[in-house]
Amino acid sequence: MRPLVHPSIEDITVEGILHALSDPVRAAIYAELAVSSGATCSNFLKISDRDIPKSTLSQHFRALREAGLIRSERYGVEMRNSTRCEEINRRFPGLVMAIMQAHQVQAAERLQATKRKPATRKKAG
Amino acid sequence: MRPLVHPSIEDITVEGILHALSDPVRAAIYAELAVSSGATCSNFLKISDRDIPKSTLSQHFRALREAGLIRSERYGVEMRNSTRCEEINRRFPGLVMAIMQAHQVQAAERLQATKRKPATRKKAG
DNA sequence: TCCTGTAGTTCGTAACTTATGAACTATAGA
DNA sequence: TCTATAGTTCATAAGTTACGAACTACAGGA
Repeated sequence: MRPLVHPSIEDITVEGILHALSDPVRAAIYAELAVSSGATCSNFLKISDRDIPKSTLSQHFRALREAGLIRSERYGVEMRNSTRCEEINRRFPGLVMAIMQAHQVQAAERLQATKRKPATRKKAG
Repeated sequence: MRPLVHPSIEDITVEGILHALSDPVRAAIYAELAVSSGATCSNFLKISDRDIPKSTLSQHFRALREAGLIRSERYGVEMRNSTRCEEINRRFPGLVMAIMQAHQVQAAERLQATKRKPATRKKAG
């Protein structure tokens, strides 16, 4: 098993951060880690009623880690993950916070929309 | 030729914005449009010493447009583009500004690095 | 030491996305 | 109409992502 890759702070790129957080599953994982540091990979096998296969989850964690957004450490059989938000915020002030806030705005809007018409799932046309 | 697609403000997603701006060419185009509204597609055939084929450019403009980041209008033979930053900022306050600022921080750092060792082009290892 | 269970990774491949040259449409002006 | 300019679309090659199956890694027994 190859060792975990954590880029040093100066190797983290804006492109990498945006790409990593442009995926809704990864954004949800990151948001959760921001409030519950130390969560493991398998804490996310279900994300908002959706089952995520563990191989897929593992890839998502790798993407977040290699973008520099999270730090993963092995404790016995499991991996504890935490965000690197302080470091990143020092280098790119306000970036990650603005992204997470925007995701929250959108989540709140979607919740409202679901309340208004519960049984419909809309498709872009 | 199919008509230009501009999503309405409520159909713009955070994922879409992040994905669109996670590409360095598109981020550069957007940054330039933010200061010089009305620029055309072929104003960008060269981006920081790199030649971009016009079919590729056309796709990048489409990506920005369909993510809701820019508005394109035909004037005679050319397309004038402008950002939709005010609308977006109303819905996702601070998001686009934070991203552009982060891109600027990174560009400034890269300029510094180039000055220090001019002939080297580094590769991630 | 071996067995079993749990946590996560890697591999192979199918599905999707992106980049680009060639051929096209659209418009302006002579 | 002819020519030039601006941009789009198409076909396809190259790259990326998702996920099941098979794997590694570790802990706690027996």
